[in-house]
Amino acid sequence: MVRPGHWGVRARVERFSEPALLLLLSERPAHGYELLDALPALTGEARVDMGNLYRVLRALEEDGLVTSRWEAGEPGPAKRIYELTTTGRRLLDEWAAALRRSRERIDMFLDRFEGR
Amino acid sequence: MVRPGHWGVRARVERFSEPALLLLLSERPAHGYELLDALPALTGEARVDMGNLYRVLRALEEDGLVTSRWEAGEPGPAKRIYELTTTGRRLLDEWAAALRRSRERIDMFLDRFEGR
DNA sequence: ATTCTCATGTGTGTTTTACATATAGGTGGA
DNA sequence: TCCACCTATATGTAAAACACACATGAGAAT
Repeated sequence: MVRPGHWGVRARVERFSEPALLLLLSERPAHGYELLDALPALTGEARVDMGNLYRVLRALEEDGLVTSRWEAGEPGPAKRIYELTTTGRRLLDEWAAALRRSRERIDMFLDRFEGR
Repeated sequence: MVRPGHWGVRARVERFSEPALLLLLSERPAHGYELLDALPALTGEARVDMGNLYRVLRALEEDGLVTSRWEAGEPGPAKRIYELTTTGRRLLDEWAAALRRSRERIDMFLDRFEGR
């Protein structure tokens, strides 16, 4: 931490792109570029870094949370389609629970901030 | 990001110790060790690393967000007492606003997760 | 031909967090 | 007296998370 409060304060949730990816994939299988497009709607302003997105997707696959296959026969560049596994679905549930706890902590903070 | 989802999912807010410190100091001046003790109540399970805490405090001071003085005449080791400045108070306000936005994003995520 | 979008990736630096250790005053007990 | 322990402040460094830059290639449009 070089100079706290020096750059804009954003209060982002750590690794939020991970649950966001899992949630999108829980709705339907998709490829990376598609997810990159859909992520900002979920994460707010926070755009996900392209490079890191693909790394996260492969890491998720290594952990058996998603599976992938190359989409054949379509026009344009080849697409790697990702699909959520049941393990991945369980991790998404864990993230949701953790986010609820996180929200409670934020509420506590704001309540105390507002002087109650 | 080495292996996402491999360790416990905690959904922490980035640099949350910073607004927590500012909030505590907005209530009353305090020294580092005292803040270290009071922080877990604000941040939930997240304990703040001692070493980093003192670094954050000095960084906050460099930015003019807090001031410090050595407490004289007390028994025990010398204490450096920190106090919030008006600039620091403004940063706390910014953090509160950012945390409200963060909470909204979490709400949106959870709403979508719950299938609405 | 070259420019553009779609699509998947690697390389590397910066920021943030975690873990370990150092120093020192004071207290209580063997 | 020596030792363990608590208070208090601080540095060193590794690991994790994030940001920025660039590489590669298919296909479509100009």
